Amino acid sequence: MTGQVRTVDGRVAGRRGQATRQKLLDCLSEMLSSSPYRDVKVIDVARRAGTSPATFYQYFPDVEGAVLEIAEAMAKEGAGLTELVAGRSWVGKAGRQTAEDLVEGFLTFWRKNDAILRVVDLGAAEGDKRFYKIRMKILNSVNNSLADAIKDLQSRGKVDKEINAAAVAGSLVAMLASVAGHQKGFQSWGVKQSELKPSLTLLVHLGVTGKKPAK
Amino acid sequence: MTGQVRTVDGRVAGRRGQATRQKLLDCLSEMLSSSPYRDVKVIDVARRAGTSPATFYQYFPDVEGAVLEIAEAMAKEGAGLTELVAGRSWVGKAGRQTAEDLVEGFLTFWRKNDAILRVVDLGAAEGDKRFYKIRMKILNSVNNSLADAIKDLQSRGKVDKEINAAAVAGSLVAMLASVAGHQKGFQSWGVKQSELKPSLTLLVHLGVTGKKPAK
DNA sequence: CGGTAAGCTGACGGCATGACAGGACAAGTG
DNA sequence: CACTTGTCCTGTCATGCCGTCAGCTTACCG
Repeated sequence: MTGQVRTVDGRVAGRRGQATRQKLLDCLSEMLSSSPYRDVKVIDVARRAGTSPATFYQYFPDVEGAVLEIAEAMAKEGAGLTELVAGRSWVGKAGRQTAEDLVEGFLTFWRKNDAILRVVDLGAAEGDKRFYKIRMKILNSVNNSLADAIKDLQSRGKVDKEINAAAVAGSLVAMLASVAGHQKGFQSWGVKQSELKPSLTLLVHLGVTGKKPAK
Repeated sequence: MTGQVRTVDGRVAGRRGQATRQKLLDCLSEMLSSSPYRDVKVIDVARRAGTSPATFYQYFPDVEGAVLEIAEAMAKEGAGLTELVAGRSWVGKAGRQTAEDLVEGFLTFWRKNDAILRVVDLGAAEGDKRFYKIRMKILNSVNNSLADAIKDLQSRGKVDKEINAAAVAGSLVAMLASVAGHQKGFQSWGVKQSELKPSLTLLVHLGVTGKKPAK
């Protein structure tokens, strides 16, 4: 329980304050979508929100702090990605469908939140634990479910026991995240969106089960 | 041939000038390793290089411009990654070795250049074509070779023809790049470095050939 | 209506940016 | 050795953003 929203100087934010705060977050979000992270300035965010820089600093310690806030909200939503994998079958036609749904859901989520996810990715890669934790929170939901699926298949003798479930699951999730983040990039390789999904589906299915998906 | 190195105002740089320029690039590199990209300031780079900000601006239009320079140099080196795949066998024991070498070489390269690669990745994800091109230059060398290998296997009937070679190769390369960039991150999932490589090797081999690698 | 706390902003010192002109320096020339 | 030439570096300056504070306005409550 975080309890109440507070300003930097300790006051509790009322209805109006929370609205302003939210507006700043929204404007920052838009800003991140339209200009490089490095060039996002407090003054621009404030201007766009129709307020002053001083107001921004009343609610957030700095740009990074506000970004963390946005990311946290997104992570909460992203935890729902678990359902794409948890409790689903990896056998036969159903297995193919599971892989397909996972890829589809993942790409959609990533595209929807690409701007903020870019920044989270950078922060995590730079070693910032706070960003790191958020990235984990999102990927973990899928990663753990995938690892469980692999372990389950292992216990039933359908997959080599010497395989490290967590490592394979993590690599697959990293693949999904990376491809999702550079979706546009694939076009330069002459790969269209529509061709990307089947390939990812194939790789995910192969990675989890060791076998090609059923038609 | 770019010909001569030039300053921002058009003069050709002599020996001393090039040394200063290089020193600035080196210091910027160190800076990127030790502090977040967003916080790297021209004045800090200049101070570290024992010179003044004005000197920096004589050789580079801004921080981004200098970063591009460093990235370009790295890309040249990275083009050598082709040799990890080109002309190598994907059959039997040799195939396993190919996958292993590819993973090893890739991870090593990435770790060596992680700071600059982070920035390139961000720039590319943000849609900056210049960064994009550099990222391509590095990944292309591996990607094309991988795609060729898959096509070759397809033509010999060893892999399904309906698979899109470029898409699969691209996804595998993206996976390698992403895992390499978040190597530390896997530790939080309880995955050690030593366990990561076999898993990646497995996935790469599976992706290319559709079969598990031979022991 | 007066008190209190929330909400906002103008203004300010500090620092980074980016441009310029001019000084320092090395190398070649007579 | 003085002089010239072209490279190289820096002092300085206008501009603009950062981050903070005091103080003003607004909303709520008894």
